[in-house]
Amino acid sequence: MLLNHIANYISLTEKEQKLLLSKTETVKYKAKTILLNAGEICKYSYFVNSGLLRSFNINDNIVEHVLHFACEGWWIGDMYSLLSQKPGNLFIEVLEDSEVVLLSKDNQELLYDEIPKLERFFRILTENSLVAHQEQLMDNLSLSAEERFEKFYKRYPTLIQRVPQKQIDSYIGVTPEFLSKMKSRMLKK
Amino acid sequence: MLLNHIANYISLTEKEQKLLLSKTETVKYKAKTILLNAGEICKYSYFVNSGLLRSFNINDNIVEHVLHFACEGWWIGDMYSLLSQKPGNLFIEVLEDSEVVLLSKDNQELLYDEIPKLERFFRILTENSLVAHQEQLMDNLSLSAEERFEKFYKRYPTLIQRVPQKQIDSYIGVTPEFLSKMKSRMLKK
DNA sequence: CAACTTTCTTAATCTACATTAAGTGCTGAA
DNA sequence: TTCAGCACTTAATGTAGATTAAGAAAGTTG
Repeated sequence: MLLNHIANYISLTEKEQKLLLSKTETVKYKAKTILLNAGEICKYSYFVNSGLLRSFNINDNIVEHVLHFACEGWWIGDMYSLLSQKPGNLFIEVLEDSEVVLLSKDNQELLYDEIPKLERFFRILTENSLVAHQEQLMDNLSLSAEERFEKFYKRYPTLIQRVPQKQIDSYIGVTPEFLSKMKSRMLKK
Repeated sequence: MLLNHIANYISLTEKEQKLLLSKTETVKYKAKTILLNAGEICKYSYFVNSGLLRSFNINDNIVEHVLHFACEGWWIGDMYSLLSQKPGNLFIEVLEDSEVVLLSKDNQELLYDEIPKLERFFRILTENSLVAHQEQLMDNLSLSAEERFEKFYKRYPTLIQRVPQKQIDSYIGVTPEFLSKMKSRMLKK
């Protein structure tokens, strides 16, 4: 869970670990719970101990677009809203019954001062996330829908089992009908 | 330049400012200089004092895709390669005669230890960049080419003047022909 | 379990954008 | 000054992927 995850990047003393945990809250949620609605201000970073969450927005009150899936060991949140403390336009939804660690923005900043090493931890985390986003941007510019699907399939084979197809097509940016067509095309090979 | 830019986020003592500058190198480049080739390992973060740079990749040795423009007061680099110290696939090119501050990865990490506040500075910088990338990802999923062009036009009006059109269409993800068509369509209104 | 809702599939048609091709204007080197 | 080369435009044609529609599976609820 959280401490193991952090230990991959920096080492904390036992005391620091306790302090950190005392500033978080661990909660279990049922599938389909909405943790954040568009228009609200995001108060927490969410770390997934177990289960599966997603963030998405809704376009013109009609079309959903998935920005991010987060399963065990991943963080999720509405970064824009969290940082600016303005209303965001992301929803955060629990897809499977999950255990989630909540870290409020205030506590996060408090921890930066108490345990400066955490500043490094989150910097590295953000850097890695940025690299992933840059790659995805370039992929969206240069790859076809079929290539994006294959890449997703190879990179997150477990997600394919766990997530409804309609959310995968919304993530890679095609309609359900087209994803369905691609799938049957690929199976014929 | 660099120190003013940093002062927007954290405050450094005079001594720290001097130390910081002593670990950087300021260089003037002519337009069309290539600072980094795909396949090379990125050694520096580049801060633009004046002028204009871009990062891009080349797909199958044919099609260019612009990831990022950087003018006065912006950073640029190949984040993936810089962090992993593996060969990247971005080019970095000088578009206008420019003055650029080079900060090597080694010196950057050295500075993190000497001036821990810088850790915060770069964390915030990376966070902001991440937010921008997330927005762009959602835009690519949900907006039409025309809407992306309008958005670019409103957000970076000065860039439109300074950058050849072919690089703008490569940035928003359309062919030069289509951008040309969109432009004339929009002028008719 | 039946009735309902939601997800997934198949197929016909449609459109935003790509591709190809040809032409215009500018810029810069010999 | 001329010619080669690059950036940009216009127009015809082509295609990846969207839209619409309708039925089949699967999940949900009383």
